[in-house]
Amino acid sequence: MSTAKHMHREAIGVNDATLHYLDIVYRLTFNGEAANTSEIAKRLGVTPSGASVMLKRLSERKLVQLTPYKGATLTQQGRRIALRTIRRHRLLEMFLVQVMHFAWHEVDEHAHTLETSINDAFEERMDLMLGHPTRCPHGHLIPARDGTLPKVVDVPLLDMPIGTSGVIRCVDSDESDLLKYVGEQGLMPGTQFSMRGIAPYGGPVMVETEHGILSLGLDVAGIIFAEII
Amino acid sequence: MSTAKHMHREAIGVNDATLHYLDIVYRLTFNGEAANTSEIAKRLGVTPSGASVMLKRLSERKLVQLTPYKGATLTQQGRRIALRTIRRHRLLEMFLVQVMHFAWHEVDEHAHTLETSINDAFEERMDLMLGHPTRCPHGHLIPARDGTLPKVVDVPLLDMPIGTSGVIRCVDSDESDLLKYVGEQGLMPGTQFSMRGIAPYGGPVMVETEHGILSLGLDVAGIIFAEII
DNA sequence: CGTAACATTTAACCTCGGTCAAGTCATATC
DNA sequence: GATATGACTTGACCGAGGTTAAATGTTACG
Repeated sequence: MSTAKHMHREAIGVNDATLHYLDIVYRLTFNGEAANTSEIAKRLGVTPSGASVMLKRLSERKLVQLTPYKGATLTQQGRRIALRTIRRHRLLEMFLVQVMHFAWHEVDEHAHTLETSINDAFEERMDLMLGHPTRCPHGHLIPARDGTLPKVVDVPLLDMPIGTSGVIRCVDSDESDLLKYVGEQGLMPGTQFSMRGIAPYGGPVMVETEHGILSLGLDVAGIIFAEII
Repeated sequence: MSTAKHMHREAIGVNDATLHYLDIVYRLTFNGEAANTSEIAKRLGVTPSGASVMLKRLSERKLVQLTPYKGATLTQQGRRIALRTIRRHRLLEMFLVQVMHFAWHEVDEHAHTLETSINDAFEERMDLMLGHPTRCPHGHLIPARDGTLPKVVDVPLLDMPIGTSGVIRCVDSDESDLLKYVGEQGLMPGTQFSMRGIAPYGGPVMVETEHGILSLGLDVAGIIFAEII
């Protein structure tokens, strides 16, 4: 495939595979820890040996910082590229939902295959059509063109004191089924709610929305982040 | 790249390169003649030797019918796949123009890189949003999902008798600059005109539209096809 | 502390879609 | 009808991104 029209990629000679590796490493290192090989491999649907070799190549190209047997983090350069891909991914998700009316649980996989194919003009056009959105349909932040992220701190639902009210800002999962379920409960970015209680021993989390009181399993509650109001 | 979500591709295990070869072969054999290796190579930006090897592989996979030293045509199977890709290409062009407001001379290259990345759902959604269009922005016919093409015969502008009137139906070029120029003259599908004359010895073609009389070089006139009214 | 269990890397190999150089075929010309 | 010319194919090779099997590092645990 020609890369001549993909400025973002052409500038550094990056291809699909590289972009997907950087993307995964970015997400796995978001918490500050190095990403381990097997996890990367698993997410890419590749054997650990394959991932190991590829990571070594990426480290030779100064896109990741690799400590053998320990894990990988992104270099400055790698992070720049990853953020650009993530920007495209999230703009695409937004586009697929807002413009093409796909459901929010369908768009991740779609966006994934498209994120390495679109070019600068397409990216900018989406951004424009969507009014420069700052979050994707699930509430993840959309990096700016220059790789900067808005400074926002969403608080985990599970950390919210009982009695407080909030607005859902992010539902952090890429499992389509889970997202579908959560959406069906009316829990999406923008939904207002108040925290009613958390039962001990993995018991359900009780949350009140305009539709009534919901009791959520920890797996569900754990992916929800909110802004306290 | 995973192909699990690309039913059209997955069904037969086809990848980007294959799709692009079939696409080109389809276009080069549209006139009934076999496509020759060097032309295919040129259009794909590849050496003739590379194309030769690839064509052999495609013929082993029964996607093209290859007569060594003579040329290639598509098999039934190959044509089916090619038409599907072309459907996506033309729907994408339409989408890029109608929904994303790109100019008609910008969309071919865009559509080309996207045509192998989108999946069935995306294809169908575009089709729906666009109201099941039968032609792309340049007027080429959009094959149906099953590979059938509307039966329409556009007459070459150059074959139109002097004095006849018509509506432009297709501007058949993939050269961005040329399309841009033609568009600036107001000559696009839908434009009404009447034929004024063709000067001999490669002289210009005179055509009258609502904006006045235009004189067109043969290169320009040669890519215009119309319906006589 | 030695070792079992597991994660990671390396080695040898594969396929795909290319390249270049050399050889082969088809044809136009004299 | 021999031959020059250009199109086409073949052969040897390459790089990317994989695979499996074997080797090696790390860690937990009795």
